[in-house]
Formats: sequence, structure tokens, C-alpha cells
Amino acid sequence: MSFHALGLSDELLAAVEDSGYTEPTPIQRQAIPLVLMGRDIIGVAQTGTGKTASFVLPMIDILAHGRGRARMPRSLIIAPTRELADQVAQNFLKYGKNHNLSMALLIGGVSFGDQDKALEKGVDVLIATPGRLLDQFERGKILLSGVDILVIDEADRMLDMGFIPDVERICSLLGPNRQSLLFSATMAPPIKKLADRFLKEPRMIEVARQSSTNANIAQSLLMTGPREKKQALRELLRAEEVTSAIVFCNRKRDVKELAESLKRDGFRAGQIHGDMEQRDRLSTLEDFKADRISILVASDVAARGLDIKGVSHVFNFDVPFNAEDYVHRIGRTGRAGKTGIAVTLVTSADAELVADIEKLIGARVERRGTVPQQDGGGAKSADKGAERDADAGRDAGRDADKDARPAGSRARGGKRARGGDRKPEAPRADPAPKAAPRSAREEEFDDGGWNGPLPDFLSVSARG
DNA sequence: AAAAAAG
Repeated sequence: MSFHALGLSDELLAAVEDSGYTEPTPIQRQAIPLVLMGRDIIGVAQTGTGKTASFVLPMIDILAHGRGRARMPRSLIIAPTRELADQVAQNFLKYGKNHNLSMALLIGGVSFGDQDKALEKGVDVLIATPGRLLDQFERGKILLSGVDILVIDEADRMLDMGFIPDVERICSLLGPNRQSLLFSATMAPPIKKLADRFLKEPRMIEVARQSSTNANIAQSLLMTGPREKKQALRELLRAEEVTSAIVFCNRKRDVKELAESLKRDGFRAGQIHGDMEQRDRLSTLEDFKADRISILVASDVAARGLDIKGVSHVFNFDVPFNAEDYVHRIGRTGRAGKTGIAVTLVTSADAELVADIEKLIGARVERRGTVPQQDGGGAKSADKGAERDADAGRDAGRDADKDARPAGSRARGGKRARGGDRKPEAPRADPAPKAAPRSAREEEFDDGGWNGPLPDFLSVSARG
């Protein structure tokens, strides 16, 4: 089955062909004809299923005739994060290249100037995050009564982020005669309620269960101690055929520190998290897409929806707090029919989170072995069993390690240029949380210390 | 235990 059977225009089909796609995905097959007919739809689909094109393509054809009037966009797409909004915009540019549609991206973190100008001229397609959209509305820069097509993308994520009231407010500002499309990985009750209230006789399209993980992804867990995580990650990055990897951390601070640590070790690494300037977030993504960096250290800002081709590996430096985030994180690899590898570093403190994940995905994740605790590091665990295991399991651990790492990788820590003259590496414990905002100087000091060995007596006493 | 989004 090809795109030609879906009722799209020749100009659009040409653009699709140029982009290299020949066959519509299941959600595209089901959604595109319905959207072209003017129906409301609810698309229950994971990211990576071709969801974005399933609304972008028919919208381009629907909007092909007519022009947006000043401050009155003809269509509106709401997305939960700025990067997702930008990604939708990229799709409109890619597939709309043979059309003459005007578009504006209304997201936070960028100046109002260009956005104001675009709105003033009138746009056919307005893509926005909720906060900035309402902000612009309140400033009188925008009228939503002329919107003919509304798309609510990643509604489950909007729910998680507390955006549903904003979304409801936005919906209530729209005119009554419009077509509405809602996409969500789950149909949690608040999303169902939203759909009941703002959609008209929607057709439900379901593509994959939300909790199901992609069969193309080989998942495994690597048991390790909290202080061995960085070393374990470095060895994974060297041992695996890593062409392009995303490393997820739970905290923004750790994203920063880990990215800088990897860079010092010679990895082509970059970082992305919500405390960065918007332009830096986007330029890092561009660098990653263009392979100027091969490792992207990220917070959950990058967990969902980001579609980056050829991500060979996802590493969870931290086990995510929400099991659903695990599904989304590892879904950054194994996309478009390719295989992917997802390795999660697990400490004894993460047992419950792992149990949650395995319950959600309905499968046990393979344990790929144990990174032995370092000499002098075992005492850091309050759990007596962990220390005993560190000794008793040393031989067994070596065997397991052989599968995971190339021969000789064990000695690498001491062979590296940095720290080559140092004592056997005892990776430093997580830095103590800072109560007050830190000065630039403190940050600098902290970053510099990340890789340094911590005297054993200190690490022991620091943990009690 | 955190992150995300409006400044």
C-alpha cells in the first residue's frame, strides 16, 4: 500500500516521495482519509508510529486553499514541549514545500518580536506550547475564533505536566465549527473527559498499547553501585557499537555534570535539559542530528516524541521515576524499523522502580551482569548484603562482564591520560545536594571535581 | 526522589 491511495494531492505526494517515505504507517493509513473527510479523531498511538505526519499531511491539503488573516490563525497545533512544537514545524516545512502555507511557531524562551510579526501577517498554521499561546492571547496578539483545525498532540504528556486546564482554556477560546484531532499514548480519564467535552463524534484510532515497548529494542539492566555508574557508562559507551546514543539522567544537574565529564574523557557529548537557553537546546539537537556530537546527555525533556534518526543506543544513567518514562525514553531508539539497544544502570536502591517498569511492560528485562563495587567503595552501601555480594560475586561478576565489555576494558580506568598517574579510580560519590543557588565559581569547582578520586576515608564517612 | 512550561 502506498501513500497514493490515501487521497492526498499530487504536490503533497511529491514532497512525501522526496522525503524518502514510500509506505504509510498504520496510523497514517487510518487517520489521513478520516482527517481529509473532516472527521474528529482520537489517535491512541505511541511516538515513533508516524503520528506527526498523520495530521500534518492532510492538514496541508485542507489548508491549501485560503489564506490566514491577521492575528487569526486557521489551524492550531498544541504540543507539550518546545522541541516537539519545533519538530511539528519541521514536518510542515518538509511536507509543505510545494505549498504556499504560512506558519508561526509560538513557544516560550524565544523573543516575542518575530512571533508578533508573523501573527500580524496572518498564518495558516500556528504551532504552540500552551503557556506562550495563552500569553500571546492575553496580550491581544491573537484571535482563536478562526481556527478550523485544532490538534492536541501528546495529550498524555500535557496531563503529566499539568497543562490540561490550559488546554481546556484554549479549546474554549476556539470557534464552534472546527475539526479537532487529539493524540495521546493513553486514554486516562482526564483525557477522555477532554475529548468528550471538545471533540465531536470522534473516531478512535488505536495503534499500539501505550505500555508496549518496541520489539526492535534489545533491553537490559546492568546492576551497579551508585558510585560505579559513571565508570560503567564509560565502559558501555566504549564496548558497544555506539554510533549515536542518548543518555538519560533524572536530574538536570547530573545531565550537566555527566555531559562535561564525558567530554573531558574525549567523548563527543552534548547536553539538553530545561534549564538551558532555548537556542542552546535546539542547537544541541541539531548537532546531534548532524552527528557533530554522538552522545546526547538528556533530562526527560528529551524523553518523549523526539524523532532523531539512527539513535543506536539509549542508556538510562538513572532509572526513571515513572515507569511510563522508561517506555518513552527507550523509544528514542529502535525507530523506523531499525533495531536499538537500551541499557539501564540499576542500583540496589532502584529495585522498586525496576519492578514498576517490568509490571508496566509486562516482561522481565534481561540482567546483563554486575559491575563489581570498587575496592574501598563497598562500604558506601548501607546494605550489608551488597557489600558481601561485592566480594562473593567478584568472580561471577568477571564472567558476566566479559559479555558486556571487551577484554582489557577493566584496566582502562588506569590507562586513560587523565588520572593515569592517579590511584586506582574511585569514582566520586554524587555531589551533595546544594541548598542554596550556587555561584559560578562553586559550579566550576564542582564540575572540576566530578572526575577526581575521593579519598576512601572521606567517601566512607560521608555515607556514615 | 524530578522534569516540564510563562516570565
